[in-house]
Amino acid sequence: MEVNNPKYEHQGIHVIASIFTIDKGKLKILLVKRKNNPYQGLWALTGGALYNDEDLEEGLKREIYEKTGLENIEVKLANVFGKKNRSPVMRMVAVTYIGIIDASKVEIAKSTLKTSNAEWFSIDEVPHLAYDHNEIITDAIKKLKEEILKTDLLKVFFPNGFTLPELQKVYESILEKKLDRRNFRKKILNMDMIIPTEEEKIFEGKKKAKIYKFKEKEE
Amino acid sequence: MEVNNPKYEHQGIHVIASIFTIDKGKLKILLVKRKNNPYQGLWALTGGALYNDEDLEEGLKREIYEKTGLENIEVKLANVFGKKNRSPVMRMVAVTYIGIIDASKVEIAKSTLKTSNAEWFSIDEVPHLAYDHNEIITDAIKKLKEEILKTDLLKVFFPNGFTLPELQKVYESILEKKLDRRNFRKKILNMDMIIPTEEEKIFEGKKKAKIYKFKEKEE
DNA sequence: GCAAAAGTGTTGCCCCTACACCCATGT
DNA sequence: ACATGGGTGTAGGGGCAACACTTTTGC
Repeated sequence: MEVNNPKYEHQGIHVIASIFTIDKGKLKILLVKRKNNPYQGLWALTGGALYNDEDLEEGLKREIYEKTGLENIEVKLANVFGKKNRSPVMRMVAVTYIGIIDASKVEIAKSTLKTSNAEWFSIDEVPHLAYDHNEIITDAIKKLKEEILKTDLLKVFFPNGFTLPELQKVYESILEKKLDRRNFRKKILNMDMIIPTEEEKIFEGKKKAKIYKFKEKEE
Repeated sequence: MEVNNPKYEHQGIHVIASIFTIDKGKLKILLVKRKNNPYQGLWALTGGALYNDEDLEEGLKREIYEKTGLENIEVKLANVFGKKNRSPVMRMVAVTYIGIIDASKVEIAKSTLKTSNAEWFSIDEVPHLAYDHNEIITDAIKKLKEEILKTDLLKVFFPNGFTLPELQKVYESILEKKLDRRNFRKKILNMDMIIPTEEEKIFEGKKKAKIYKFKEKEE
């Protein structure tokens, strides 16, 4: 393999995260406004060019940190986007990830070296974005909906436990549909992902509800 | 983005295919022997560096053609491998695919510009390979097993129709386990993927079996 | 007539969906 | 007492796994 072969010189890898949260029952996604070219002034997903000395997730986490100040975000691989003209600067292949955080527990840097703003956008109000990021988000939302039905992604919202009605609200926000209370309980309890505690609390109603916790993951 | 930034200069994308076949009831994978460095003389999966003017699958198909002479192979995205040291030459991220063909219907080029040999290896006799290709194969086999249960990947074996016992043998070879005849028929017929014809033929036994065809895919 | 393969049905289990009533509490 | 939300059970459908006998035909 020849390092300077013009056929594959000037290629790079984008690592890109679709970071979601729930805000007042709405699924939102974190976007940053680009300070530099290409696509200066446009909103975009967090992410950027992978460095040579980083593994993929490592580079992604650095990019997330650099563009938002966020740390310790768990992400899951989503997809690959590699159309030959997806970047105007050079040939870039994007490896995309999804993540979800509790926006109320973190501070997002509004301005960084490379960004002039950062906002949570409702997923039905996403503007025209840099690169192919609109397409990446559409795919990421689909992945997110699948993922929450299989994994404990949503535990980030409940470090101190949760009631089932509380958890159900989050599921409903992401899936964008109402779920049957009885069926939801059965499904979740069957997933072997959460365990009841002895405590109870009041969520929205007047009646106490049992508090559950996500199981610690064993390796 | 600066094209010559040393932090992400000299990166590239590998497009890599795990191409399978079934030979005498055994799942086999196509490997080629590398003529050049790195990993000169080692066996490897088909694939190579993506060019700037190609989409991912396009580059993959060129690579498959260059290294085996094979054309018109349908592939499905499998995964991404991006550990920072996975290539000794420069920073490469691999986008991997799976495909399956009927080896008895094609001619594999034993020697090309870049390869000195090409062979089908039983998946339990795969030698130590170039790069991280052993790991890629392990993942690809898992993906293949999932994929044949959801798609019509196996139609390549039966351009002229097939009997159910015949198809079942192929499934059993790939899944590496025996299937119940009755359950297999029900499952396959329920998938809405195949249709019966009026013809019958003898497969292994003495009794005629009905011939089915894969449905043409409508878009 | 027997060996070898093709064809066929039923049952139980699990998961999913749909759906209605009682309970506890704060006002 | 009533409004609000928490908690519960049942029945039907679909997919999956387990399991045995009859049919055809070549020898």
